[in-house]
Amino acid sequence: MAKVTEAHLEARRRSILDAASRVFSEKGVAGATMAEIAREAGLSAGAIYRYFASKEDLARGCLDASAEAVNKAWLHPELVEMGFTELSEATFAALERPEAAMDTRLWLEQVLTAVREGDATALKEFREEYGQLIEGIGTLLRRSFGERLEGYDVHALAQALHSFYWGARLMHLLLGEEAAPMAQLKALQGLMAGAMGEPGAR
Amino acid sequence: MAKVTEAHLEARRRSILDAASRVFSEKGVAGATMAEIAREAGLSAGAIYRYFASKEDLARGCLDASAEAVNKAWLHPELVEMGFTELSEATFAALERPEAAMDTRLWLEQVLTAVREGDATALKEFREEYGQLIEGIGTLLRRSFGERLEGYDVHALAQALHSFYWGARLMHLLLGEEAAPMAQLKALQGLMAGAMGEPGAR
Amino acid sequence: MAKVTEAHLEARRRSILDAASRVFSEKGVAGATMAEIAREAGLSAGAIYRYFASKEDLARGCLDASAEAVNKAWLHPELVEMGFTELSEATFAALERPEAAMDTRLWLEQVLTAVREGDATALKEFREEYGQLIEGIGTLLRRSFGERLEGYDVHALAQALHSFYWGARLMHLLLGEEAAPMAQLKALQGLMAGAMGEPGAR
Amino acid sequence: MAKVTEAHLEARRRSILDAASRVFSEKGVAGATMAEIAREAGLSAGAIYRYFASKEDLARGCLDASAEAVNKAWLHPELVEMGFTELSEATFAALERPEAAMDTRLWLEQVLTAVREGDATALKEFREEYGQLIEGIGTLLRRSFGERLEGYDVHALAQALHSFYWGARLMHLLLGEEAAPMAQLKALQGLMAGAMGEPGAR
DNA sequence: TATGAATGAGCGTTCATTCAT
DNA sequence: TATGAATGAACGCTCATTCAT
Repeated sequence: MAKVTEAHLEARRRSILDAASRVFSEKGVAGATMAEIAREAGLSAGAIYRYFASKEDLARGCLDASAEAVNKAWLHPELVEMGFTELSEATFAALERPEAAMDTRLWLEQVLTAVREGDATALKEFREEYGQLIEGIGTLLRRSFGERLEGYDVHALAQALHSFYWGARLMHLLLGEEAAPMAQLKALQGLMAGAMGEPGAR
Repeated sequence: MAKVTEAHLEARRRSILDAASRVFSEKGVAGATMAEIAREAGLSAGAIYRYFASKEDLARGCLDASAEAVNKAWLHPELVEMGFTELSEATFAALERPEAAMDTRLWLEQVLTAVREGDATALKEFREEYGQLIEGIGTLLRRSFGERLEGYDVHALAQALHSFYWGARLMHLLLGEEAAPMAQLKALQGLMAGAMGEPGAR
Repeated sequence: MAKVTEAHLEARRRSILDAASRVFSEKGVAGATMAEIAREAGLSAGAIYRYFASKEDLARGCLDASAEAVNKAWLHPELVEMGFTELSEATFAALERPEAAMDTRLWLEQVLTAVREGDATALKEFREEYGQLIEGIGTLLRRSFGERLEGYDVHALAQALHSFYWGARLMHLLLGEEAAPMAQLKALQGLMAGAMGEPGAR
Repeated sequence: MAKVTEAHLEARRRSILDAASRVFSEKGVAGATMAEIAREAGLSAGAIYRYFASKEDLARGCLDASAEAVNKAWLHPELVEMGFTELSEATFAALERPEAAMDTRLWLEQVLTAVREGDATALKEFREEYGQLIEGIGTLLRRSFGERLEGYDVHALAQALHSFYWGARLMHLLLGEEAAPMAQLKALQGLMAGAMGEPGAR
């Protein structure tokens, strides 16, 4: 089976990551077995080790791979033509996707593991992304609300909105549609509109 | 061998649950070993099985036992002399307690397990408590803001605030003081004040 | 099965060591499996780990345990009432014991492993014992041959005799009785007698 | 794809054996992996199987290949112009070669494997070579010492000297220069000289 | 012929659970 | 009732071997 193209290899790698994400999110990293991941990926157990050095490495790979497109927009608001309200809605709309729950689970799983093990690297990475994210949210808030933010602590507000987002994801995971994340968002938008007036044109 | 009193037995049970909560929150349910829990509880490994049928059973027991005092106030606002703002602050202040992070971890751990295993009983229980909680938050909002809530979807707002709370707990767990939950709360309170004016006297 | 006496535990430990020595010498350390050692010891695989932390630890334990009685005499000739010739013969006679081949195998196995892995601790230990052994042999030579050793390099002679001993063990292992270690010893004694005259009274 | 010459194939075979000898002696047969041997030989793992049926077969091949040049002289003393003393010294001098330790390791490794597995063919072969070797040593002893050997058991003496040689190799492997094989040889030569007088002219 | 991806049996090790004491 | 030695089923991982290319 020699001389498989680079693309083939990369595709295999991805299919293993997909399978692993599925299984990790279903069973948890600790609860998942390499055998099951292999089965899910349509491979033998040993084959995975050509692509990932260990279960831990595979789990790390899943985390890296799960960076979602929407996240990107918040991290780099300058690349995006949307205002805060629009992007919020796009973000919450994405929670309705069927993979969203899986991603949430997987992310929680990973993040809990990092905390548990005091994985300094992972935590630092997370901290840095968090900082950028909060900054991105602040930028979008200012873009949309401008001077009406006067008197508000924009950084803390951005943090609060971010917390709200993850809380909503969590509740959506636990409660399903009952959590109604979009309705929650609308309620919060109502609050912001009441406090600052409708966001002006972007 | 004298008959051991019922109270004694119950105390043992509790001390095992405490030990297990500690270890589960530190290592995760899957990562914890019965031997470690036993050590933490000052017992032998075998002894635990007189009180809990299995590790799984013990984990379930921990979930039931983790209801926190502050929660009670939100569930039963009629028993409490506080307004929304005060109770929010008390609730967020409680996050500074050193055990808070442990409780957050444990709760996430448990709740993820329940989702994973599709544990219908646990999820139903959670759903019911959630409903009451949202109702309690709504009650407190109305108590504090009265008719100024006119035009707002109080239920969705209560859900959003609840999401925000759990999101803040999660970020506090991951980021420590950098998450500054109290500052986040203040930012949100500012928003609410802007939208509805200062909450009137309770 | 609680509260087993210390003596019981020690006996188990010994029986595991015996089983392991048997299997290691038969299959080599690398070729032996913990399962087989357990079976040989009449235990389950897991049980061994109460007594030894790992296969490697067990192997080390076997080496330590295999210090033979005869060796002691050479290390501490002052405790022994024998002359060189007598002790040599006792030592070579011990090679006829059925366990001798096993001990030889095990020792070679261990010593090769130490060299392979550059195990500095083990090698240092070996080096030290070697030094003492050579000194012991020298002492015995002087005791038996006295001034007739004049003109000989006693240290090198002791080393040569020691090499001869291990070479004879090795050949005995490979060839069985054909190696005739005792005949070899007699030949060498003949040489020494020829060179220095009969060893005087001790 | 042109037909590859027989010589080419044979050269490949040899280069694999060389690589395997290196790796086996470094890691032990059990500890070595086919992948490592292949890498060392500059081939892929699969390719080796065109030349050797299995790892075991490869190991056997190494044993056969390890006959050393010096050995030849002892096996066929009639082809050689040296006396016992000279050849002894040449043989011991060869131990200083850097590959000597490797050869010793490999030989021990192989020989232990043969004993372990009761490999009758290998042991018979060894036994036969041993017989010839002892005879060769005897021939050289007689050539050098002639009638001064009167009264000595030449066969046993040859065996003893052979044992001494392998013991010295073993100690040299374990102790490095501290073992001083040449000094040991001199000591033994001194003994022989003392017992029989200087070996006469060859 | 050579490659190297894939297989799959088997290893060392862990740990929830049992049960003789 | 408590102990902790023992069990034994998994698990993560390795590697000799195969075979499509």
